[in-house]
Amino acid sequence: MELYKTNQLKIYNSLSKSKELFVPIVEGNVGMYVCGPTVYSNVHLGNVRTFMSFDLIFRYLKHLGYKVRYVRNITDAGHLENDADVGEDRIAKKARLEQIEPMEVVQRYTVDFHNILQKINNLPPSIEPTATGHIVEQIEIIKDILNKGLAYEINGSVYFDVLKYNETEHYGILSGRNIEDSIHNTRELDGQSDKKNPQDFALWKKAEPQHIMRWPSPWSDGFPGWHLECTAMSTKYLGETFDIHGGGMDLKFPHHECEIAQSQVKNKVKPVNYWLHANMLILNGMKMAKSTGNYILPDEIFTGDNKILPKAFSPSATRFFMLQAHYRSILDFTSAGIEASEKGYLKLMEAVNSLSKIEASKASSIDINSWKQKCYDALNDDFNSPILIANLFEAVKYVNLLIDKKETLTADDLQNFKITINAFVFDVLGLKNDMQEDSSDKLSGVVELLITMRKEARDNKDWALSDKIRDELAVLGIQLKDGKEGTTFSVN
RNA sequence: GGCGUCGUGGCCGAGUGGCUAGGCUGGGCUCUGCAAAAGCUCCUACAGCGGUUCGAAUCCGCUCGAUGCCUCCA
Repeated sequence: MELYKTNQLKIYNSLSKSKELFVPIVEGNVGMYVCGPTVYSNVHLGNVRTFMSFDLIFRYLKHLGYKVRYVRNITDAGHLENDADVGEDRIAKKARLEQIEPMEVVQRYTVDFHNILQKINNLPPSIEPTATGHIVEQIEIIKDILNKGLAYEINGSVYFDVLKYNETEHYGILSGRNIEDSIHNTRELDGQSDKKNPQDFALWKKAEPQHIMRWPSPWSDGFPGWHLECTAMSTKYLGETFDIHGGGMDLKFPHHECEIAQSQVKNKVKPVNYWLHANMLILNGMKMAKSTGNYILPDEIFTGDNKILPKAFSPSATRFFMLQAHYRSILDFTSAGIEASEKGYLKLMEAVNSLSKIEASKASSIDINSWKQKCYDALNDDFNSPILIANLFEAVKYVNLLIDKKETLTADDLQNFKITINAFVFDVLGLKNDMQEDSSDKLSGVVELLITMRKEARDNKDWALSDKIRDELAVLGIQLKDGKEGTTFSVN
């Protein structure tokens, strides 16, 4: 029987601001849409955190036995530099600066994006559609909204009429805003605008003559507004109403608010049942920003080539660091923080590697099922990975006690224990075992030989020789561990 | 200015109206030839001030502080 039938998954819904029992529209199936990156520069660590958070959610839903269709777009056009009629999207701007074709920019940073997410061990989404591949769909939606009288055309551009929409619907339902407030509090924007009201947002923008990325439409040669692509693609692949929509906290307003408005007008139904928002990653207590230099790229962490960290940290250690915080909490990336996480991660992996050393007994002194239930309870409570990890460290202690024969498990319980640990560590948390790669048979044969020689030296009280073996192996990154049942080793 | 979020022990980070988070670090003990590893154990907590309550770090109010959005942003 599928696990979802016995697990009560609760999800925090940004729309209701409360945890709700998760019930998908179609039993056993989940449709999930997550706003992807704008591919105009390298992904930074904050992006990675968001996508990793939704990777955890994707993985757990799959683990529970759901058939998940996970759609995450690539924004490769139509993303306005700002909303004040500058008339140039950021992809095109970057292309001009670098003297290359816009699609070359898109290609370069899409590849970078995929590389980083692969290193961090994110699963690829089920569908990864691009904005430029869905221009036709977007134009159709604009036509529909125009026909319904909730958009207007001015000088070849089309804008969504937020005030009119607000007469019958609540624009601000997700972000907790009232349109009346924002009318009085909108800051002055530079440049002139065709918009009737500052709150209105672009559905279609007429391209200036020098603008390279352009498509024909009934209104002008131009490009779609940013908010529209997500509506077009989520509707196309997941339906008019789907289960989960995710994205970074900063997209709540205006992006997701605009999506809701567009969908409500087009389809007359609420587009999403559960809105999920991942919180921000900050660096040394401050917002990450290129302009201030408070900034680090994922690859700079993996290579150690940066001014913030004393050494390199593996993608797995980085992932583990981020999983130790809940996805809805702000996470502060610091050198001390990731160093502590790396040690914990290595400790966890060492325990996983030691599972094979446990021998079964006739009786169990540990209640594995109740421990296992605590792991599920953690994730069922709005994907609480920090609590899951705390429970996994409980398991680490069990592993060490079992190896020392201070606790016992029956063969069945032991099997259950191993399967559960592996499932949570590798399938759900998506960690990779950095400690396994070097443990080839040949290497372990050599180390075992040295361990035997050291034991002989110790038996002869030749401490100089035994310490020499131990210390020089340590220099090579091989640590010897003397236990009651003899000496074992681990490779770093 | 408006709308939010948050303020937990040396650090990072969970959580709950009364009962252990967990990791890292530091101290002690056991084990050990010595160490390491492992196990056991200890320490300074819930920004401040009021209020609700038998009882609040957990609910409410105010103050202070941090941070996000309001303009592209994961």
